[in-house]
Amino acid sequence: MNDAHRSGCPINLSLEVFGDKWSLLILRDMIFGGRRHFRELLTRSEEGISSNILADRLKMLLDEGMITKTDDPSHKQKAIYSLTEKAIELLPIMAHLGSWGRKWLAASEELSIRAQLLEEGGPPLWEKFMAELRVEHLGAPANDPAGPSVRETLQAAYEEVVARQAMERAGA
Amino acid sequence: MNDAHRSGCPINLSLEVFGDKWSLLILRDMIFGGRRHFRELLTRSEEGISSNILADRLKMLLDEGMITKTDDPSHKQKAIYSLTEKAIELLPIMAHLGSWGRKWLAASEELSIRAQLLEEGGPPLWEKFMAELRVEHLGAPANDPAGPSVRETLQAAYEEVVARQAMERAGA
DNA sequence: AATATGTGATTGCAAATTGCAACTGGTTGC
DNA sequence: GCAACCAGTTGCAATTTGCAATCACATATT
Repeated sequence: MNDAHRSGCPINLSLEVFGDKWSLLILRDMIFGGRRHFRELLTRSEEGISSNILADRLKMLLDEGMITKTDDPSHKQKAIYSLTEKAIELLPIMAHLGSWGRKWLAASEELSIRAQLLEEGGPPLWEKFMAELRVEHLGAPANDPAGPSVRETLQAAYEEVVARQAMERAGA
Repeated sequence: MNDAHRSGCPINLSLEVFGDKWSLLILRDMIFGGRRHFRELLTRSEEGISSNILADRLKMLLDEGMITKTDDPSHKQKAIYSLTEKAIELLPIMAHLGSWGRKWLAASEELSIRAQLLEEGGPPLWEKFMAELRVEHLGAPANDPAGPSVRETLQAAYEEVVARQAMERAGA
Protein backbone atom coordinates (compact mmCIF):
# COMPACT_ATOMS: atom_id res chain seq x y z
CA MET A 1 0.00 0.00 0.00
CA ASN A 2 2.83 2.40 0.86
CA ASP A 3 4.93 1.31 -2.07
CA ALA A 4 5.36 3.61 -4.99
CA HIS A 5 3.07 2.91 -7.89
CA ARG A 6 4.41 0.85 -10.75
CA SER A 7 3.35 3.52 -13.22
CA GLY A 8 0.98 6.45 -13.59
CA CYS A 9 -1.13 4.65 -16.18
CA PRO A 10 -4.80 4.80 -15.15
CA ILE A 11 -5.35 1.17 -16.14
CA ASN A 12 -2.38 0.08 -14.04
CA LEU A 13 -3.48 2.19 -11.09
CA SER A 14 -6.95 0.66 -11.31
CA LEU A 15 -5.44 -2.82 -11.26
CA GLU A 16 -3.33 -1.88 -8.27
CA VAL A 17 -6.58 -1.22 -6.42
CA PHE A 18 -8.77 -4.12 -7.50
CA GLY A 19 -6.60 -6.27 -9.76
CA ASP A 20 -6.98 -9.48 -7.82
CA LYS A 21 -9.33 -12.41 -7.63
CA TRP A 22 -11.52 -11.21 -4.77
CA SER A 23 -11.93 -7.44 -4.47
CA LEU A 24 -14.38 -7.05 -7.34
CA LEU A 25 -16.35 -10.07 -6.13
CA ILE A 26 -16.86 -8.42 -2.76
CA LEU A 27 -18.02 -5.24 -4.46
CA ARG A 28 -20.22 -7.31 -6.80
CA ASP A 29 -21.91 -8.91 -3.78
CA MET A 30 -22.48 -5.51 -2.22
CA ILE A 31 -23.85 -4.03 -5.45
CA PHE A 32 -25.93 -6.89 -6.83
CA GLY A 33 -26.47 -8.92 -3.67
CA GLY A 34 -27.11 -6.03 -1.31
CA ARG A 35 -24.64 -7.38 1.26
CA ARG A 36 -23.74 -4.93 3.99
CA HIS A 37 -22.26 -7.09 6.79
CA PHE A 38 -19.11 -9.15 7.15
CA ARG A 39 -21.09 -12.30 7.88
CA GLU A 40 -23.32 -11.87 4.86
CA LEU A 41 -20.32 -11.43 2.60
CA LEU A 42 -18.64 -14.44 4.18
CA THR A 43 -21.39 -17.03 4.30
CA ARG A 44 -23.40 -16.05 1.22
CA SER A 45 -20.37 -15.82 -1.05
CA GLU A 46 -20.95 -17.81 -4.22
CA GLU A 47 -17.22 -18.50 -4.48
CA GLY A 48 -16.57 -19.29 -0.81
CA ILE A 49 -14.25 -16.52 0.27
CA SER A 50 -12.38 -17.24 3.49
CA SER A 51 -12.61 -14.94 6.46
CA ASN A 52 -8.99 -13.81 6.49
CA ILE A 53 -9.09 -12.83 2.83
CA LEU A 54 -12.41 -11.07 3.31
CA ALA A 55 -11.11 -9.14 6.32
CA ASP A 56 -7.95 -8.18 4.47
CA ARG A 57 -9.79 -6.98 1.37
CA LEU A 58 -12.37 -5.03 3.32
CA LYS A 59 -9.56 -3.22 5.11
CA MET A 60 -7.87 -2.53 1.77
CA LEU A 61 -11.11 -1.30 0.17
CA LEU A 62 -11.60 0.91 3.21
CA ASP A 63 -8.08 2.34 2.87
CA GLU A 64 -8.63 2.91 -0.83
CA GLY A 65 -11.85 4.78 -0.24
CA MET A 66 -14.02 2.25 -2.04
CA ILE A 67 -16.18 1.52 0.99
CA THR A 68 -16.94 3.00 4.39
CA LYS A 69 -17.69 1.27 7.66
CA THR A 70 -20.21 2.37 10.27
CA ASP A 71 -21.69 0.87 13.42
CA ASP A 72 -24.97 -0.95 13.19
CA PRO A 73 -27.25 0.56 15.88
CA SER A 74 -29.06 -2.76 16.29
CA HIS A 75 -25.99 -4.64 17.44
CA LYS A 76 -22.85 -3.34 19.09
CA GLN A 77 -20.58 -5.74 17.23
CA LYS A 78 -22.21 -5.41 13.87
CA ALA A 79 -20.65 -3.19 11.24
CA ILE A 80 -22.34 -1.82 8.15
CA TYR A 81 -20.24 -1.52 5.03
CA SER A 82 -21.30 1.04 2.46
CA LEU A 83 -20.16 1.74 -1.07
CA THR A 84 -18.62 5.09 -1.87
CA GLU A 85 -19.26 6.97 -5.09
CA LYS A 86 -15.88 5.71 -6.23
CA ALA A 87 -17.09 2.12 -6.02
CA ILE A 88 -20.57 2.84 -7.37
CA GLU A 89 -18.94 4.16 -10.52
CA LEU A 90 -17.44 0.73 -11.10
CA LEU A 91 -20.88 -0.43 -12.20
CA PRO A 92 -20.22 0.07 -15.94
CA ILE A 93 -17.07 -2.02 -15.57
CA MET A 94 -19.05 -4.72 -13.77
CA ALA A 95 -21.62 -4.66 -16.56
CA HIS A 96 -18.95 -5.01 -19.23
CA LEU A 97 -17.18 -7.77 -17.31
CA GLY A 98 -20.49 -9.59 -17.06
CA SER A 99 -21.23 -9.19 -20.76
CA TRP A 100 -17.77 -10.28 -21.77
CA GLY A 101 -17.77 -13.27 -19.43
CA ARG A 102 -21.21 -14.29 -20.58
CA LYS A 103 -20.15 -14.20 -24.21
CA TRP A 104 -16.73 -15.79 -23.98
CA LEU A 105 -16.72 -18.06 -20.94
CA ALA A 106 -18.82 -20.93 -19.67
CA ALA A 107 -21.02 -18.86 -17.40
CA SER A 108 -24.05 -20.55 -15.86
CA GLU A 109 -27.42 -19.45 -17.12
CA GLU A 110 -28.85 -18.37 -13.79
CA LEU A 111 -25.82 -16.24 -12.95
CA SER A 112 -25.73 -14.75 -16.44
CA ILE A 113 -29.25 -13.42 -16.55
CA ARG A 114 -28.30 -10.28 -14.62
CA ALA A 115 -25.47 -9.59 -17.05
CA GLN A 116 -27.85 -10.09 -19.95
CA LEU A 117 -30.42 -7.65 -18.56
CA LEU A 118 -27.73 -5.09 -17.77
CA GLU A 119 -26.40 -5.40 -21.30
CA GLU A 120 -29.87 -5.01 -22.81
CA GLY A 121 -30.67 -2.09 -20.56
CA GLY A 122 -27.40 -0.38 -21.43
CA PRO A 123 -26.06 2.82 -19.87
CA PRO A 124 -29.53 4.19 -19.00
CA LEU A 125 -30.23 1.14 -16.85
CA TRP A 126 -26.76 1.39 -15.30
CA GLU A 127 -27.44 5.00 -14.38
CA LYS A 128 -30.76 4.06 -12.78
CA PHE A 129 -29.01 1.36 -10.76
CA MET A 130 -26.24 3.74 -9.72
CA ALA A 131 -28.81 6.32 -8.63
CA GLU A 132 -30.44 3.65 -6.46
CA LEU A 133 -27.10 2.69 -4.98
CA ARG A 134 -26.47 6.33 -4.10
CA VAL A 135 -29.77 6.40 -2.23
CA GLU A 136 -28.97 3.15 -0.45
CA HIS A 137 -25.31 3.76 0.37
CA LEU A 138 -24.76 7.52 0.31
CA GLY A 139 -28.10 8.71 1.64
CA ALA A 140 -28.94 10.54 -1.57
CA PRO A 141 -32.55 11.74 -1.76
CA ALA A 142 -34.83 9.14 -3.29
CA ASN A 143 -36.82 10.36 -6.26
CA ASP A 144 -37.72 7.15 -8.03
CA PRO A 145 -40.87 6.13 -6.20
CA ALA A 146 -42.49 4.01 -8.90
CA GLY A 147 -41.74 0.42 -9.72
CA PRO A 148 -39.24 -2.15 -8.49
CA SER A 149 -35.58 -1.26 -8.09
CA VAL A 150 -33.05 -2.45 -10.63
CA ARG A 151 -31.60 -4.85 -8.08
CA GLU A 152 -35.05 -6.28 -7.41
CA THR A 153 -35.66 -6.68 -11.13
CA LEU A 154 -32.35 -8.47 -11.60
CA GLN A 155 -32.97 -10.62 -8.55
CA ALA A 156 -36.45 -11.58 -9.74
CA ALA A 157 -35.07 -12.56 -13.14
CA TYR A 158 -32.44 -14.71 -11.43
CA GLU A 159 -35.05 -16.46 -9.32
CA GLU A 160 -37.26 -17.00 -12.33
CA VAL A 161 -34.43 -18.79 -14.13
CA VAL A 162 -33.70 -20.92 -11.06
CA ALA A 163 -37.38 -21.83 -10.78
CA ARG A 164 -37.58 -22.75 -14.46
CA GLN A 165 -34.45 -24.87 -14.15
CA ALA A 166 -36.02 -26.72 -11.22
CA MET A 167 -39.13 -27.34 -13.33
CA GLU A 168 -37.04 -28.66 -16.20
CA ARG A 169 -35.09 -30.98 -13.95
CA ALA A 170 -38.31 -32.29 -12.44
CA GLY A 171 -39.98 -32.69 -15.83
CA ALA A 172 -37.02 -34.41 -17.47
CA MET B 1 -5.99 -23.91 -14.86
CA ASN B 2 -7.39 -27.42 -14.56
CA ASP B 3 -9.14 -26.66 -11.31
CA ALA B 4 -12.86 -26.37 -11.25
CA HIS B 5 -14.19 -22.84 -11.42
CA ARG B 6 -15.10 -21.11 -8.22
CA SER B 7 -18.53 -20.25 -9.61
CA GLY B 8 -20.37 -19.85 -12.88
CA CYS B 9 -20.74 -16.10 -12.43
CA PRO B 10 -19.51 -14.33 -15.56
CA ILE B 11 -17.73 -11.66 -13.53
CA ASN B 12 -15.93 -14.32 -11.50
CA LEU B 13 -15.02 -16.29 -14.62
CA SER B 14 -13.61 -13.13 -16.17
CA LEU B 15 -11.50 -12.52 -13.09
CA GLU B 16 -10.28 -16.09 -13.19
CA VAL B 17 -8.87 -15.30 -16.63
CA PHE B 18 -7.36 -11.83 -16.15
CA GLY B 19 -7.94 -10.96 -12.50
CA ASP B 20 -4.31 -10.29 -11.65
CA LYS B 21 -1.86 -7.45 -11.75
CA TRP B 22 -0.22 -8.22 -15.10
CA SER B 23 -2.47 -9.91 -17.68
CA LEU B 24 -4.43 -6.82 -18.62
CA LEU B 25 -1.24 -4.76 -18.77
CA ILE B 26 0.21 -7.14 -21.34
CA LEU B 27 -2.97 -6.89 -23.40
CA ARG B 28 -2.95 -3.11 -22.94
CA ASP B 29 0.58 -2.96 -24.37
CA MET B 30 -0.47 -5.09 -27.31
CA ILE B 31 -3.60 -3.03 -27.98
CA PHE B 32 -2.38 0.50 -27.33
CA GLY B 33 1.36 0.02 -27.73
CA GLY B 34 1.26 -2.28 -30.72
CA ARG B 35 3.66 -4.74 -29.10
CA ARG B 36 3.89 -8.08 -30.87
CA HIS B 37 7.13 -9.67 -29.59
CA PHE B 38 8.28 -10.97 -26.25
CA ARG B 39 11.22 -8.59 -26.12
CA GLU B 40 9.06 -5.58 -26.91
CA LEU B 41 6.66 -6.49 -24.13
CA LEU B 42 9.54 -7.09 -21.76
CA THR B 43 11.79 -4.09 -22.32
CA ARG B 44 9.21 -1.45 -23.20
CA SER B 45 6.94 -2.27 -20.28
CA GLU B 46 6.03 0.87 -18.39
CA GLU B 47 5.74 -1.13 -15.16
CA GLY B 48 8.84 -3.29 -15.60
CA ILE B 49 7.42 -6.78 -15.90
CA SER B 50 9.95 -9.54 -15.32
CA SER B 51 10.62 -12.18 -17.91
CA ASN B 52 9.34 -15.15 -15.95
CA ILE B 53 6.03 -13.44 -15.22
CA LEU B 54 5.70 -12.35 -18.83
CA ALA B 55 6.41 -15.85 -20.11
CA ASP B 56 3.94 -17.34 -17.65
CA ARG B 57 1.17 -14.90 -18.55
CA LEU B 58 1.69 -15.24 -22.29
CA LYS B 59 1.35 -18.99 -21.91
CA MET B 60 -1.81 -18.54 -19.85
CA LEU B 61 -3.30 -16.04 -22.33
CA LEU B 62 -2.48 -18.51 -25.07
CA ASP B 63 -4.22 -21.33 -23.19
CA GLU B 64 -7.22 -19.11 -22.57
CA GLY B 65 -7.52 -18.20 -26.21
CA MET B 66 -6.83 -14.52 -25.67
CA ILE B 67 -3.79 -14.47 -27.95
CA THR B 68 -2.18 -16.63 -30.61
CA LYS B 69 1.49 -17.18 -31.37
CA THR B 70 3.03 -17.54 -34.80
CA ASP B 71 6.55 -17.63 -36.18
CA ASP B 72 8.07 -14.45 -37.46
CA PRO B 73 9.32 -15.21 -41.01
CA SER B 74 12.09 -12.64 -40.60
CA HIS B 75 13.75 -14.42 -37.71
CA LYS B 76 13.67 -18.08 -36.76
CA GLN B 77 13.55 -17.38 -33.03
CA LYS B 78 11.13 -14.50 -33.17
CA ALA B 79 7.51 -15.13 -32.28
CA ILE B 80 4.61 -12.90 -33.18
CA TYR B 81 1.81 -12.65 -30.65
CA SER B 82 -1.62 -11.69 -31.95
CA LEU B 83 -4.82 -10.74 -30.22
CA THR B 84 -7.88 -12.89 -30.73
CA GLU B 85 -11.39 -11.51 -31.10
CA LYS B 86 -11.90 -12.50 -27.46
CA ALA B 87 -9.16 -10.11 -26.39
CA ILE B 88 -10.08 -7.36 -28.83
CA GLU B 89 -13.51 -7.26 -27.23
CA LEU B 90 -11.88 -6.29 -23.95
CA LEU B 91 -11.38 -2.82 -25.38
CA PRO B 92 -14.54 -1.36 -23.81
CA ILE B 93 -13.37 -2.66 -20.45
CA MET B 94 -9.96 -1.11 -20.99
CA ALA B 95 -11.62 2.17 -21.89
CA HIS B 96 -13.76 2.11 -18.74
CA LEU B 97 -10.79 1.13 -16.57
CA GLY B 98 -8.88 4.06 -18.02
CA SER B 99 -11.72 6.49 -17.43
CA TRP B 100 -12.28 5.28 -13.91
CA GLY B 101 -8.58 5.35 -13.05
CA ARG B 102 -8.21 8.79 -14.56
CA LYS B 103 -11.08 10.13 -12.49
CA TRP B 104 -10.39 8.48 -9.17
CA LEU B 105 -6.67 7.80 -8.99
CA ALA B 106 -3.49 9.82 -9.33
CA ALA B 107 -2.87 9.01 -12.96
CA SER B 108 -0.15 10.93 -14.77
CA GLU B 109 -1.28 13.39 -17.40
CA GLU B 110 0.66 11.91 -20.31
CA LEU B 111 -0.61 8.40 -19.63
CA SER B 112 -4.17 9.63 -19.13
CA ILE B 113 -4.59 11.40 -22.43
CA ARG B 114 -5.42 8.17 -24.24
CA ALA B 115 -8.09 7.36 -21.68
CA GLN B 116 -9.51 10.85 -22.06
CA LEU B 117 -9.71 10.60 -25.84
CA LEU B 118 -11.27 7.14 -25.65
CA GLU B 119 -13.82 8.45 -23.19
CA GLU B 120 -14.65 11.45 -25.38
CA GLY B 121 -14.87 9.29 -28.50
CA GLY B 122 -17.13 6.80 -26.76
CA PRO B 123 -18.33 3.48 -28.20
CA PRO B 124 -18.07 4.65 -31.85
CA LEU B 125 -14.36 5.33 -31.41
CA TRP B 126 -13.94 2.00 -29.58
CA GLU B 127 -15.58 0.23 -32.50
CA LYS B 128 -13.26 1.94 -34.96
CA PHE B 129 -10.26 0.91 -32.89
CA MET B 130 -11.53 -2.66 -32.62
CA ALA B 131 -12.04 -2.80 -36.39
CA GLU B 132 -8.43 -1.69 -36.84
CA LEU B 133 -7.22 -4.32 -34.39
CA ARG B 134 -9.12 -6.97 -36.35
CA VAL B 135 -7.28 -5.90 -39.48
CA GLU B 136 -3.94 -5.91 -37.69
CA HIS B 137 -4.32 -9.10 -35.67
CA LEU B 138 -6.94 -11.21 -37.42
CA GLY B 139 -6.26 -10.34 -41.03
CA ALA B 140 -9.68 -8.80 -41.51
CA PRO B 141 -10.05 -6.86 -44.77
CA ALA B 142 -9.09 -3.22 -44.37
CA ASN B 143 -11.72 -0.77 -45.45
CA ASP B 144 -10.75 2.39 -43.63
CA PRO B 145 -8.28 3.95 -46.01
CA ALA B 146 -8.57 7.56 -44.96
CA GLY B 147 -6.89 9.24 -42.03
CA PRO B 148 -4.69 8.07 -39.18
CA SER B 149 -5.55 4.99 -37.17
CA VAL B 150 -7.00 5.32 -33.71
CA ARG B 151 -3.77 4.04 -32.20
CA GLU B 152 -1.81 6.63 -34.15
CA THR B 153 -4.14 9.36 -32.99
CA LEU B 154 -3.81 8.28 -29.37
CA GLN B 155 -0.05 7.95 -29.71
CA ALA B 156 0.25 11.42 -31.26
CA ALA B 157 -1.78 12.91 -28.42
CA TYR B 158 0.49 11.19 -25.91
CA GLU B 159 3.59 12.54 -27.60
CA GLU B 160 2.11 16.01 -27.76
CA VAL B 161 1.55 16.01 -24.01
CA VAL B 162 5.09 14.77 -23.40
CA ALA B 163 6.47 17.50 -25.65
CA ARG B 164 4.43 20.18 -23.92
CA GLN B 165 5.57 18.91 -20.52
CA ALA B 166 9.20 19.15 -21.68
CA MET B 167 8.56 22.73 -22.81
CA GLU B 168 7.02 23.64 -19.49
CA ARG B 169 9.90 22.14 -17.56
CA ALA B 170 12.37 24.02 -19.72
CA GLY B 171 10.43 27.28 -19.48
CA ALA B 172 9.91 27.08 -15.73
C1' DA C 1 -28.22 -17.88 35.29
C1' DA C 2 -26.39 -20.85 31.99
C1' DT C 3 -25.92 -21.98 27.39
C1' DA C 4 -26.14 -21.42 22.54
C1' DT C 5 -25.68 -18.69 18.77
C1' DG C 6 -24.21 -14.55 16.13
C1' DT C 7 -20.61 -10.89 15.52
C1' DG C 8 -16.23 -9.23 13.06
C1' DA C 9 -12.49 -10.66 12.79
C1' DT C 10 -7.26 -13.02 14.07
C1' DT C 11 -3.84 -16.76 14.18
C1' DG C 12 -1.00 -20.66 12.73
C1' DC C 13 0.66 -23.01 9.09
C1' DA C 14 1.37 -25.19 4.48
C1' DA C 15 1.10 -24.34 -0.34
C1' DA C 16 1.23 -21.44 -4.18
C1' DT C 17 2.61 -17.25 -6.36
C1' DT C 18 5.59 -13.41 -7.18
C1' DG C 19 9.74 -11.17 -8.42
C1' DC C 20 14.66 -10.46 -8.88
C1' DA C 21 18.90 -11.87 -11.01
C1' DA C 22 21.44 -14.85 -13.47
C1' DC C 23 21.59 -17.90 -17.06
C1' DT C 24 20.39 -21.05 -21.31
C1' DG C 25 20.43 -22.43 -26.08
C1' DG C 26 19.97 -20.81 -30.17
C1' DT C 27 19.94 -17.01 -34.34
C1' DT C 28 21.40 -13.11 -36.74
C1' DG C 29 24.30 -9.12 -38.13
C1' DC C 30 28.76 -7.27 -38.70
C1' DG D 1 34.36 -15.30 -35.27
C1' DC D 2 32.08 -12.60 -32.13
C1' DA D 3 28.85 -9.43 -30.25
C1' DA D 4 24.14 -8.52 -30.01
C1' DC D 5 19.53 -10.21 -30.08
C1' DC D 6 15.81 -13.77 -29.42
C1' DA D 7 12.43 -16.22 -26.35
C1' DG D 8 12.37 -17.82 -22.70
C1' DT D 9 14.15 -20.94 -18.07
C1' DT D 10 16.11 -21.64 -13.48
C1' DG D 11 17.15 -20.91 -8.62
C1' DC D 12 15.85 -18.82 -4.67
C1' DA D 13 13.87 -15.66 -1.20
C1' DA D 14 9.88 -13.01 -0.01
C1' DT D 15 5.20 -12.46 -0.20
C1' DT D 16 0.48 -13.88 -0.73
C1' DT D 17 -3.11 -17.18 -0.52
C1' DG D 18 -6.22 -20.27 1.63
C1' DC D 19 -7.84 -23.62 5.00
C1' DA D 20 -9.11 -24.58 9.69
C1' DA D 21 -9.30 -23.39 14.20
C1' DT D 22 -9.93 -19.95 17.39
C1' DC D 23 -10.85 -15.35 19.73
C1' DA D 24 -13.33 -11.81 22.47
C1' DC D 25 -17.38 -10.15 22.95
C1' DA D 26 -22.78 -9.35 22.25
C1' DT D 27 -27.20 -10.98 22.01
C1' DA D 28 -30.85 -14.60 22.09
C1' DT D 29 -32.75 -18.76 24.15
C1' DT D 30 -34.05 -21.63 27.77
